[in-house]
Order: sequence, then C-alpha cells, then structure tokens
Amino acid sequence: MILANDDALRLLQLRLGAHKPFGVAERELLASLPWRVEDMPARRSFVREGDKPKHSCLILQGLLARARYTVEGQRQILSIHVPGDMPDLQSLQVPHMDHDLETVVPSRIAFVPHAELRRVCDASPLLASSLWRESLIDAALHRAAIFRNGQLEAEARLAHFLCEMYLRHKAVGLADDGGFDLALSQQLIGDVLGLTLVSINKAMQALRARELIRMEKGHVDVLNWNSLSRLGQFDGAFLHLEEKDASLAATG
Amino acid sequence: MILANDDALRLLQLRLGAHKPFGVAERELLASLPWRVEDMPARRSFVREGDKPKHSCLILQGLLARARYTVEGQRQILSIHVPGDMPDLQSLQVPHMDHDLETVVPSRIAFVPHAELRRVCDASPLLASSLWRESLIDAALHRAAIFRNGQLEAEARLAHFLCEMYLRHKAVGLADDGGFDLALSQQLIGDVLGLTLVSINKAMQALRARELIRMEKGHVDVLNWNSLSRLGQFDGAFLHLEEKDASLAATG
DNA sequence: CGAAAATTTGAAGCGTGTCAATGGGCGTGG
DNA sequence: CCACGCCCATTGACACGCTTCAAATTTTCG
Repeated sequence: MILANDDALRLLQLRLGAHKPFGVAERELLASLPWRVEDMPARRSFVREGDKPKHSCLILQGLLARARYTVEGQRQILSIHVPGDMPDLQSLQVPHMDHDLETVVPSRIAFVPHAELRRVCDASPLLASSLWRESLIDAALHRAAIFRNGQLEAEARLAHFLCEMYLRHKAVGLADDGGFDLALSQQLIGDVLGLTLVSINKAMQALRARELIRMEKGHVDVLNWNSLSRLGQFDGAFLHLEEKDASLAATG
Repeated sequence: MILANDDALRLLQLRLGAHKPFGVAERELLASLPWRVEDMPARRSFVREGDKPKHSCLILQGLLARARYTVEGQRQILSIHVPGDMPDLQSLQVPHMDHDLETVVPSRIAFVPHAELRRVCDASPLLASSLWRESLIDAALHRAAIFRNGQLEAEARLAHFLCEMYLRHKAVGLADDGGFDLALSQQLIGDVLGLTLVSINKAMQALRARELIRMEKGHVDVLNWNSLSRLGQFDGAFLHLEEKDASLAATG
C-alpha cells in the first residue's frame, strides 16, 4: 500500500512537473498528499451523475470512462482515461457531477480528499495553476471529441480515436514502438464514437484491410501512423503533451 | 470607452462573485484589470487555431463561436458564447489554440492581457479558483455537446440546444419570460449540431408544429419549456448557474 | 430598390441503425 | 478434462434518418 502511494506521487509529479519544473516547496506539498488506493473490477461505476464527491481520483493502472446515459438507457462515453489522468478533478471546483465515472477494465485508483487538494493549491499558486492546466487539457479532449463525432464518418472517427489513445498511452510510457494494450470492446468504442457496434466492426475491418492498424486480444498495433492520422484528421497538438515553450514565464 | 471598461468589470464581478462572494481585496484586484474594448462585425475570426494569444477576452455584447474545420472545409462549432462568457480563458494556461474564435453577430469584446490575469490570480487564490471554476463550466458545456450530438436525433438535438441557449441567456439577464434574441442562421445551428441546414429546417418546423417554440427574425419564444426540455433530455444542472450550496467552505 | 443571404421544399442516394443469426474465446464448474 | 454459458466479434438483409443536389421563395440590408 505504501508502494501504491508512492506510485501516485510519482505519476502526479511526472504529469504536473512536465510543464513547469517544481521547486522544493511544491515537491513537499505534493508528497504531503494522503492517497487512499483501491483496486476495482471492470465495469464498476464508482461516481454517479448527481453525486457531490469529497475526493478526486488519480488512475494508477487500468482504464476509466466518463459517461452519460439517455432516458432510453443508451450510454454516451464522454472520454476514456489512462493511468496518470485525474478524470474527476473538476469536482474540486464544481461539486455537482454531470456524468458517471466507471472502470472499463480492472483498475487501481488513488483517491485524495478535496480539502487536501485545496490546501496545497492555496499554499502554492504554481501547483494550483498546474492542476488548472490539467483540467483545461481535459476540456481540449472534449473539443476533439465534438469535432470527431460531429464531422468524421465511421472509419475516420475510429482512426481519430485510436490516434488519440496511442499518443496518450505513449505519453505515460504504456506504448512501445507502434503498439499498446487497449482492452476495449467494439460495443464500448461505439459508445465513445456515437456509433453502433456493427458500424465499429465494419470500420475496424476497413482499417485492417488498409493495413493501418492491427487490433486483437486487447492489443493495438499502429502499422501506418501517417496514414492513420491523416485519415482521422488527427492533430496531436491538442493533447499538449510536449510544451517545451518557456514563454509562460513572462509576467510583464 | 470608459463606460465599456466599467461594463467589463460589472459583468465579471457578477459572473465570478455569484458563486463565492468576494471581499474588498478581490474587488480591488478585479477593478485593477485593464481592459481594451473592441467592436467587431459579424463573422470575424479574431483568434485562429495554432495562435498563441497574449490576451483573453470577455464578451460584452453579441455572440461568439468556437470552431474547428475539417480538411474539406466543413465547420464544427464547439460552443456558442453569450455576454459575460470568457471563451478563450483556457489560453491563459494552455497557450496553443486548438480552435478558432469568431463573432457570430456584431459584438463588443473586452480584452485583458494574460500577464494581468496571472497577477490577480497569484494575488488571490480565491479569484484564481473562481476563474478555474469558469473554465470547468466551459468543459461541462463541452460534455453536454458530446452527449447531445452523439445520442440525440435531429429534433431532440435542436431542442437540447435551444434549452441551453435559453438558460444561458436568462442567466445574464438577456431573456425575458419565455423569449430571447438569438440571431443564428440555420446553417450555423447545423454546424453546432453536426447536421445540415436541411435537417435543421425540418427539425425547426417540427418543433414549431408541436408548439414548443416560435423562432423568427432572430427571436426565440419558448412556448412549452417542460416539453422542450423533456424532448431534448436537457438537464440544466450542468450549467451550474445557481449553486447556493455553501459546503465548499469545508477545509477540514 | 436591387443584390445577397437565409428559409423552404422536393427527390434521390448513402451511411448508419436495427434486427437476427452464427461462430469463437475464455472462465467456471461439473 | 470437457461441457456449458457468457461475452464478444462477425456477417447479412432491410429500414430509416440524414445528406446531397437543386430550385423556388422570402427576408435582409446596403
């Protein structure tokens, strides 16, 4: 359990410190956060629409989905989250949940009380702005989804989604050269892309036939990144993964 | 021009202070922000994808759209913004724009330098968290759009959108009992909902035939809010317009 | 008043949804 | 060890919503 707590700290430092290098004060504040780690089976909805959570979570292992349901019970997945993400960080400032948070595969989740997050944010504007920035990248993912689901047809939509998943896995060291694990059923991908599993199946076969990807047994191989990203009109810049730009430092 | 500057301050105080009442310090910091006000004609794209703006803006009058374009030139509108909104607040923390920002109708926009926003955020964690919260409500709008465009068919999608526009106009005093001005062409609404103008036209007539709305000459009358919001599966809670809850104060 | 933009209408085509059935992979339990 | 059941992937036929293309009409605005 101590180990899992260290994992949380390491992941968070990696994520937040990538953009703005932290000083000693920020590192100590981060290390002071008390995490509660929990292992959960697949398909567990542990935060519900309407809830007012008192914690935010950090994914250590696995995959989470944020989802809303129609009155007919159809699921729209709003986003898929990978280790290192804090998918309900927004509940810190906007207490009322407008969607569910559920595991996709068996996952290890670390929880931290909102009160503790507020404490470190108040103590360090730099840390606060880092967390703020994280939630803004989350919004950028949402915008990519609106664009993808609104303007691309099935094949391109799937290509776009796989491009995003690949880069986000790679950014946290969960993808090797051209391949990564992604245990999503076609039904679930349909719920992400606003399509039925039949359409996903056809689109998947089309991508395979074009030799752009290989996807089986929960593993994806990207065979032709250039063609895949072109087909999906995918621009990785919105993920804001590698901002080496120091221009933020300007204050006058 | 001085008057317009006061308008910006008043709008911002109204928006940010609605959730957490500010003290003297916060009011003085807000009043110290130097705004540059500009009037712009309709359809002017004044921030572009790829830009790294040095200012954020506040809408004083008019309507703005955030949009991305496909390689074929099709426009997907990501969100529509009303007076009081700060649609490119995110550029403060994530400099690289992933979409355009354009006027829909002739609009009056107030600009404030990022450096000044950072100054007041560093001076007051309360102000910072208020702005953070604004950007999170923005993300909630995005999620509503993903749900709406992914799961609802044309009529319901339009109903959902009109519900959102009505509440957001009402929240800033731009709607009277059951009616508000909304000068959006059907083509533009199509770009919001991921549909063609032909579909929008059919859906609009259907809503009129059901006597749910009346929409002509840039004015919308909501004739039957209950039926309209039910049809659109619209839940106004995600707008987070009236959080009277004081539970945020807890820190232990 | 005239030109441009927006709304309206109709017909035909295509992408996706729906319905239904088959087969494969895998964990559970006999 | 095999049988069973469940979940998932696959396939085909058909229906439907939306798109596309085209043209007429109304509204807006300089």
